[in-house]
Formats: sequence, structure tokens, C-alpha cells
Amino acid sequence: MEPSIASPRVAEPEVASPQRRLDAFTHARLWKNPCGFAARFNYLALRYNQPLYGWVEERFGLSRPEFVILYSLGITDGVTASEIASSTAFPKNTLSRAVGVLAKRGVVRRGADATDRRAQPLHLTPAGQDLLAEAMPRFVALEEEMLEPLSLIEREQLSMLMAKVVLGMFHAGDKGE
Amino acid sequence: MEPSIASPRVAEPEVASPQRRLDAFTHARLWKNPCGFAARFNYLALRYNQPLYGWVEERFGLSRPEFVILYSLGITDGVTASEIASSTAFPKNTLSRAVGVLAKRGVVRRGADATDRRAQPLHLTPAGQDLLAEAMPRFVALEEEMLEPLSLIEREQLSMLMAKVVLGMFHAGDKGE
DNA sequence: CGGAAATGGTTCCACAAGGGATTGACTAGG
DNA sequence: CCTAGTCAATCCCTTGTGGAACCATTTCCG
Repeated sequence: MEPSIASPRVAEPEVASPQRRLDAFTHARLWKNPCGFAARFNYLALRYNQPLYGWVEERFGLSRPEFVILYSLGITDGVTASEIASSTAFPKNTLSRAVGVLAKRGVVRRGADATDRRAQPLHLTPAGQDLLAEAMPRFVALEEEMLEPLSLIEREQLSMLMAKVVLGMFHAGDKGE
Repeated sequence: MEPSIASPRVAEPEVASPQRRLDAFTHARLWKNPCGFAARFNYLALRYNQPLYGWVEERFGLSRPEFVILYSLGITDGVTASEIASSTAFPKNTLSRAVGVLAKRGVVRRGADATDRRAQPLHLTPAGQDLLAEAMPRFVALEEEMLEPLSLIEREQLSMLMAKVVLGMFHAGDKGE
């Protein structure tokens, strides 16, 4: 039962000079791990979300699920709370609450679906668009910073490989399970 | 300010036939996103952790931070709570509580550091090792399943590229910030 | 049609999470 | 050798989270 991803050569030099025990442990978590791939994307997710949502919290006073709603609307305007819930795996009551907060702030507006009176398609207000416009560059910038060690070609490769994995999960999960 | 990762060709066919609105939205979140790379690893992290920690919860009655401690000890025995905290970004008090629970269950033992009586190096008990031994295959298997769409060569490539990104973050974060 | 099952959204409540202060142990400086 | 400052671990308390029950509307099916 070998690790499905071999520890790559690029990692080895680091092992030689661990500055502290902590570095050594973090290093072990990332490289000496039967689930190396999982450890790595979890690490990336952590190091990406932690600072960004921390900043969103202190800059706008918005919690993570609240901001996720804005972000979702930025991608697909008119999406409903349930859809965001299903897609992001936040529980729907959490999102319901969040929508309430956002509506009270005037950054989101609850619309009405013509064909289904239960559904509430959500829309960004101009204020919401402004807020999102201020926040997005940070998100883009940190991603850019993360990818900085890679050349353009490598980014393309990485993108393509991740795409394959994600699509696999997407199909397996949304339909199969 | 274009997306730093272009939407790869492999994704396009899917757009043509979205079975439901939800699929369409999830798809947009993954591919029509200025932070495509972030969206993808966040998606993978979600789809990986959700089922596994759900299973751990119902199988062993262990919360995520509790299991993370066991997992950490599996990788590096004798690591302390603080080190796990720093490395995984779980708050120390959460881990302290978790260690308490695990100790009470008899799966973890609080040792004593010879040179520093403040520190409590943690160790797996035989029961803890058994528990971990039962759980690990699930984690390995799901990772394997995720990587299944990739050939061995592609896995190597992905591993190498992720390694570059992670190492960049590792250095930037632990020392720079 | 009409009742049963399903679905979008909200409300209630128990509980765990994590920020902040506290204790106890080590280390450096007067 | 005592004091100030740091660090590991724990405790307390507020808050957000998310499971479950709950309405309103819609869809399914006899």
C-alpha cells in the first residue's frame, strides 16, 4: 500500500536542513504521508482561505458563508440559496441566515422566481457589486502569488491535470453517489 | 486581470449539456471563476474531507480535530499539541480539548519531554494504532479514487507541480509572513 | 382532481469551536 | 537569585454552526 503519489525529488533537499521541529513536522505531513495529494491540496486550501477570509472578516465584517454567497452571485447571478448550499456543502440554514444578513446590509436582494414562488433567486445590489469588486483582486492576487513558482506552461499542465481530477469527482459525486 | 489559469479544453464539452441548474452552477464555480485554481483545490478538499470525516465521526465518534491528532501522530509520533496546532492551523485550545478526549478514550498517551516539562509529546497507544490502521485505508482509497482518471505519468507530473506550489507557500508562509 | 411526497426556505436549539485570559514551567537579564 | 518575559497547555465564555423540526409551495401519481 504505497503512497499513490511518490515524494518528488524537489522536496528532498528541504529535509536536510529543517530549521525547527515544526518545520520538520509540517514537512513530514506534506511529504511523508500516505495521502500526499490530499495533504497538499488541503495545505493549499488552508493557506489560501485562512488569510483571505480573515481579511474579509476584518475589512467587511462578513463571515465566510456570507462572503461565499456574494462570490457565488458574482459568478452566476440569480442563483438560489439551495443551489449554493448543494454546490458548496454549506448547510442551508447557515446560508439562509447569511442571506438575511446580506439583505439587511443591502448588498444582496431576494428576487422572485416567476415559475416557482418558493424559490428566491438572489441578486447583487450595486453596493454588493462594489464590495465584491474591492475584494476580488485580493483573491486573484493570492492565487497568482501561489502559482508564481510555476512557468506558464507548467500552469497550463497543472490546470489540465486538476481539471481531470475535478471532473472525475464531479461526475462521480453529483450523479453516482 | 485575466484568470491566471485558463479554462482547459477538457472542461468545455461539459458545458454543452448541463443536466440541471445545480450542475450548471457548480460547473461555473469551477471553470468560469477568476480564481480557477483556488476553486479547484477547494472543491477537491471539500469532496475529499466531507465523506471521510463524516465516516470517521459515525464510525469512531471522533471529531475532525480529534482525528487529525491521531493522523498526525501516525506521521510523526511524539509531536506536541502546539506543533500540530501551528502546522494545521487548528487553534490550540481546540486541540487541547481533543487531546483530552483522546486520552480519556485511551487512544493517545501524554508523555513527558525530558528537557522541557511544559511540553507534552503525544504518543499513540496500541488501541490508537489499531484505530488509525482501520481508518487509513479509507483515506488512501479515496485519494486513489480521485487520482484514478490520471495515468501514472500524469500523477507524477501533478505531484511535481503541486510540490512546487506547496514549497513556495511553505517558505513564504512559515518564514516570510 | 386530491392526497402524499418532495423541495425551497426559515426557525429553534444544543453543542462544539475558538478568542482571550490564566496557570504553570522554562529562560534570560539585572 | 530573583524578576521579567516567553511559551506550552488549559479554562472560561461568547458565538457561530449545523442537525432537526417546521411552513409554504409544487410535483407526482393513483
